[in-house]
Amino acid sequence: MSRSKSDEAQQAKPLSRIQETNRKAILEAALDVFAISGFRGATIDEIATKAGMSKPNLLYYFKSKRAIYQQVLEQTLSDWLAPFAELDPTGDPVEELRRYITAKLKMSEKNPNASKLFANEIIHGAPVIGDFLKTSLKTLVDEKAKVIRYWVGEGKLAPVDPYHLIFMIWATTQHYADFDVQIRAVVGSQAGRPGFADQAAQAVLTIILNGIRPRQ
Amino acid sequence: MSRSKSDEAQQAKPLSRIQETNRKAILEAALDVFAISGFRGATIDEIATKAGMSKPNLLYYFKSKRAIYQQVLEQTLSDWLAPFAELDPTGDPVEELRRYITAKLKMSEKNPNASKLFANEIIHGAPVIGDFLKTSLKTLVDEKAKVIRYWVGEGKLAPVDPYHLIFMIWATTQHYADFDVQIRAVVGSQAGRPGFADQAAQAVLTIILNGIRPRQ
DNA sequence: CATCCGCTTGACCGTTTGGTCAAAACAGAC
DNA sequence: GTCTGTTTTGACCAAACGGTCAAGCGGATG
Repeated sequence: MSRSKSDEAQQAKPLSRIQETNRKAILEAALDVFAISGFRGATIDEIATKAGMSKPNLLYYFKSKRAIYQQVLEQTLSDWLAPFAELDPTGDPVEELRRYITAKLKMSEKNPNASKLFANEIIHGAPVIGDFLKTSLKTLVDEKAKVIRYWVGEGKLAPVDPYHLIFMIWATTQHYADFDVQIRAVVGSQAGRPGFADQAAQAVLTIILNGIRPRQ
Repeated sequence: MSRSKSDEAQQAKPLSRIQETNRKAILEAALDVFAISGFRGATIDEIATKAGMSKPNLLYYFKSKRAIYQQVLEQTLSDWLAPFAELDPTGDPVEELRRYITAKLKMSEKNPNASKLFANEIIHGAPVIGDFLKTSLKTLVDEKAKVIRYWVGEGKLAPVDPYHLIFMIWATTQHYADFDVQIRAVVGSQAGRPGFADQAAQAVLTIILNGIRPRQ
């Protein structure tokens, strides 16, 4: 992942202090706005106001709405996939998956907007990260699927299709971020209480881990 | 659910043949467009064109974009929840849940746009169906949670929080509709093959049902 | 043929919004 | 203070879009 000199839109010029803080403020504001309103629903004006500057000023730092979106999406993606990449073939399968699921749930709790941003992009057909999904992500998933298949072969996991197991983990963990409004509506005031996230984690871990633990 | 005479926006006037077909065409087109583009992203023009009529003509049948959205959302919701309401307390728990999950997966496969429409609405904060979630849906879920808790009490299911089990089933089944683009990107050409949906169903059922089957 | 009424449409309007631009404000170097 | 490059902004533009309206169309009824 070395940054070649022809890396698009990234001149060697070092960012000034003021540029750095402003770009950061914009990206943070953009994450919130894009997550809640989607790409089409978000307006540059709203992002600018939330970032504490005027619209033309924002466009001085990013040349278009799409450019902001792309940047914040890319930045989010690597954070998002980091714990997945860390699944360790030499570790204990159940423990490895427990760690991964726990990490993912914690991320959904701490930064639900990142999850919503991603969900929005996918639901709308992944116009921006479609290529990434078909190349980098696919490669990564294929690799981890092999690991899971190996674990199954060793008898350390019940026989289960690795891809669908991965999808299931993604679905379940992200659900708590993407559908938080529905969850809050259904369980009422309980959702705010401090223990709720732990309770969710315990339930999810119980079902999935029991579901894939080898039985004899 | 009897339709009172003061039922909003629903006069007693019977719909003519042409009205019926046109309204149906509009709602079908609207489902597609809203699911892919979201509420803000969808345009009346696109819906009208897809329904085979002009924009003013569409607005002759529905008084606003929001009215179409509301209608198609409501219509979708009842279909969507029907199999959930049919969970039978007197049946065998594992078989009941198998039936429910299978039905839900089939719906996601047959009508992914309905799922995407719903997902979009929730992610954006459920501005239209927020009240419904907090009243009707909550009541229904509370009721079914009691059923699951009863099953657990009878020793017919492993001890598991009913709400989180329900969320997990929703998350997993809807994932195959909402995130189909990502799934297709990751598994490649396999996703198109006829057996893929069955394979997914088998994996999901295996994990969840093994996860909640009583162990001793 | 004339009338009526449900259906359809082209033309139009006001608002929102992404994006531009030229000029002003500012900051630092000398 | 002056000069130079960076940052900020008010004013503006063109396109897209939701929605309106008055006029046209067409088939059933008399």
